[in-house]
Amino acid sequence: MSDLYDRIYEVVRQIPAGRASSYGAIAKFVGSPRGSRMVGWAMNQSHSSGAYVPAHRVVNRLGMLSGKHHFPGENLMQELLENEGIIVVDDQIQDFDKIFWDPMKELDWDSI
DNA sequence: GCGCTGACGACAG
DNA sequence: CCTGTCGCCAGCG
Repeated sequence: MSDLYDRIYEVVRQIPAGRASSYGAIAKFVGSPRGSRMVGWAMNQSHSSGAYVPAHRVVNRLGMLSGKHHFPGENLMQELLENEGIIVVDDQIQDFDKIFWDPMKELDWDSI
């Protein structure tokens, strides 16, 4: 977990199924509070990290599926989320505040 | 080597 | 409250 991107991937990998987090929360946790765009870029390159990264569990702070167009197919991101029990209506996660997974609160580097 | 752009978000006006 | 601007940093023309 020395590299910034490695830390991003590592955190995203800790997101449990049925929960979702935001770019900003992850950016803040890895030490780049204003680097939310970098998290998005990291997700774009996540396939080259070597390990599986559940990028579909990362959305913007409003719970919108802003990155759905980067997944193959028409609605793969939404299907993956709904397959885990998350309700998505019109590219918007329902009850986002309830399923939101905050690394600052539910995770610490000791467990990684 | 420069400037624009991007899966975002905070802050100022 | 809503809109505009800036920060973040890497990739590409």
